[in-house]
Amino acid sequence: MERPRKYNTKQGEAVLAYFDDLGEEHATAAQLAAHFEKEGEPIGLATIYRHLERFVQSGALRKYSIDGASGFCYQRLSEEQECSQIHLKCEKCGAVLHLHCGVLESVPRHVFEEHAFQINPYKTVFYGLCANCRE
Amino acid sequence: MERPRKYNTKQGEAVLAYFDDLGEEHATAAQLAAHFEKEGEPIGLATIYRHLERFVQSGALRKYSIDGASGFCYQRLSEEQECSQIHLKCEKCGAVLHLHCGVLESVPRHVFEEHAFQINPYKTVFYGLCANCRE
DNA sequence: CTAGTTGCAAAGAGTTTGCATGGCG
DNA sequence: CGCCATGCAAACTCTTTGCAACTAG
Repeated sequence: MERPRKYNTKQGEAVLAYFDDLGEEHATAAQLAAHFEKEGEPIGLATIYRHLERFVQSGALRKYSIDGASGFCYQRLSEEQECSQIHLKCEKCGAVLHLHCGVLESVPRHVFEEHAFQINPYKTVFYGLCANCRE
Repeated sequence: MERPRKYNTKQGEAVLAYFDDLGEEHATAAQLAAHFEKEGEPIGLATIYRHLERFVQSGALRKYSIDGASGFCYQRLSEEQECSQIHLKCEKCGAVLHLHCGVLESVPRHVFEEHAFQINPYKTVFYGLCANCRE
């Protein structure tokens, strides 16, 4: 396990800045390394992994994997994504959709009242394919 | 479903039989290897991976990974699980509820038609607390 | 100056492939 | 018997760790 972050280094800031630019997109460690290399400011893979791990533990990033694919994906976590409603997550591109929809928002209440099942909105996610990835 | 498999071998049958016993539980390649070793009928890891891959392609198994964990998990797909309905799983007792409910069954279609998101019913599960565990 | 951080290289963990042998049909 | 399947080991991919050099505070 890594220690907490004490110093601000340009490498750490570059990693987080990259995810800020990505928005809801995800990236892999290898993609980060390739990006920084192309920018003329290469960062060692080990350093990238160390920063990713720290940001995951501090809550700034989320680490997950896509079915059938090898390697991990990392994605910036914004406060908006942490709210208590059910999300749709694309299994291919990793995007998390945040719908404001009366039908979906009524599902937890329906399930509770009619089926005596209390849904945990933090853990419940609809997996599938978003419009872009379905093509 | 087709079977790329030409011969019936005891190894292939043992792999599938193991998943039949598991029910909805998942297992990793390493767990299979350990299991067969303990049974006194060890199967090579490479052979296990080859069978897993075939069963995935024939539709008998599902391959996926768990967020943050390394390695793949495999799970038996039964006909019951292949129906296009979403399940409720209790986070406490692990029970999986198969509700026949018009509201829930209409959710995937609604999400697809109104939000252009194609839900994957194999992976999508509502997590929460069932009536018994809620008390 | 001191302790946290970096980068390289080497080690690990998990999965896939090459090849000679064994076994189903 | 002809092939496919098996098992071993080596190759691969992705991630983590050891360690000396470096640098932020």
